[in-house]
Amino acid sequence: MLQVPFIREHKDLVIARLAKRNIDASKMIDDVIGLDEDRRRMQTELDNTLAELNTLSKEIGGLYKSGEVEKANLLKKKTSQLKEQTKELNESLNATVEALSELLYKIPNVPNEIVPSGNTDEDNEEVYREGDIPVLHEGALPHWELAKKYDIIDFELGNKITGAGFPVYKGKGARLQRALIAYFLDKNTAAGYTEYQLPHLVNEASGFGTGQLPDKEGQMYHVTEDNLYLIPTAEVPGTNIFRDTLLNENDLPIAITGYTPCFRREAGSYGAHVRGLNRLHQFDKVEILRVEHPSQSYNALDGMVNHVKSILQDLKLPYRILRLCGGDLGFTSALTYDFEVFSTAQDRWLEISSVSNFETFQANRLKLRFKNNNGKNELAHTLNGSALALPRVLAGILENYQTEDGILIPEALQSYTGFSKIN
RNA sequence: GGAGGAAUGGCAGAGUGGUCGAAUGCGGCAGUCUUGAAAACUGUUGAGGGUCACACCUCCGGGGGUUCGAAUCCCUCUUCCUCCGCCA
Repeated sequence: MLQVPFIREHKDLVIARLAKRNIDASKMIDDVIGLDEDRRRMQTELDNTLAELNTLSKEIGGLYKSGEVEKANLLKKKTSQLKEQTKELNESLNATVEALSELLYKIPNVPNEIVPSGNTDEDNEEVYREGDIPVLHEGALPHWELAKKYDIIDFELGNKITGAGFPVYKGKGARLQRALIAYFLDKNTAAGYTEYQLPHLVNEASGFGTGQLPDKEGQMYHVTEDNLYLIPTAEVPGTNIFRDTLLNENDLPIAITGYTPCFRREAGSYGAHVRGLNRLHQFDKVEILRVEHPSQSYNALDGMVNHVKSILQDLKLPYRILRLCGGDLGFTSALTYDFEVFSTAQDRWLEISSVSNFETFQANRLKLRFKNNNGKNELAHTLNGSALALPRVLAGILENYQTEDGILIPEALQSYTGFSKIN
């Protein structure tokens, strides 16, 4: 959620930057400013009425004490009028506040200056590429075929137990998953991230805090009996650690990492691009998350990008980094870098990490602030990224490391898997 | 799941209808003293809205109600504690 004072003071900039997302926000911005003016006017009016009421109440108290009951009763009549007024004012104030909030929830974050304009993923800007794309042997297979051939992932079994998009990992496949999780967590903690184990279900307030609710409600599994939601990413419980929090400036930066399964309904997805591990309803992910001083958040973003790079270098997977264009940028993000691994057998790039700076957009909704060294409360910046999302990394490993007599395990993982080949 | 108790400022803890935004202690900050520190003493110390700054308004777990007036009374929800039951 954008900050109203910021909108008021940088109206033109906000509109110009939002245009990168191909939205004309001028009307919404004018409405925000107008509603905010209304809000403040009503608030002042209400405050004055309440002040009058408070004074009268004190007077009445005094009159009762000195036994002047008649005078007191006279004043009481006056208060009932004022009370009626406050009731009305309160109602219109609430209506205005609600209208303002609803509008604010609809406005996405202001893209950073360097975000390219554009509509779709075709307009994303490739900023880096590394790693050789292997030349595969004759008869190389896509990962879902490999999974079957070596009996390490059973998609049909998942269909039976739950439904499409809930694969069962078996034997070395399961062990490789566990190895990846352990390796990612070790790598992240070595880089200064504190490991957390977080709840996999969250309440309404948390879903709201990170912006999944009310808009993307249909993307989460909802446990109606208890009104809880299965997390679509560790970002939700992870970021909500800091909901309604006032930190000290020297608490910053905060860096945490956590492994969680992620559950996504993915309503509306279909076709070849959802085959195999490409798109699942349940998958595993290790997330990194930072709370930063506003002056440091872009350095931190670069740091996160470098960290994810080093993981992919360790795994020796061919990858590229994209700077997302305005049209592809997530609602809450100001700047996002996507990492994609090349899936050789499918001949396409698969997104395996998304690293974003949300600036104050999440913090504002969460009320995540810190007391700066001047004693003023300031919104912190939040950032997060995947390090990494498992299924597509697994797909990348299976496909890129396949040989005629088995799938090799990247060296960096061998101490975690306990084997060096799947065959 | 059943029975009972509780929720107040960073923490502890008073406060059961009116000068209570809230005593007191601890902690934090500033000062005096000291070469420096500790101790002692003095002062200061919640958040949000609003204002150039004041004024002013709101907030004593959340929501609603009674009253001229609520931290204090009523309803409701949530959380925590104790006991019983169940249980990885």
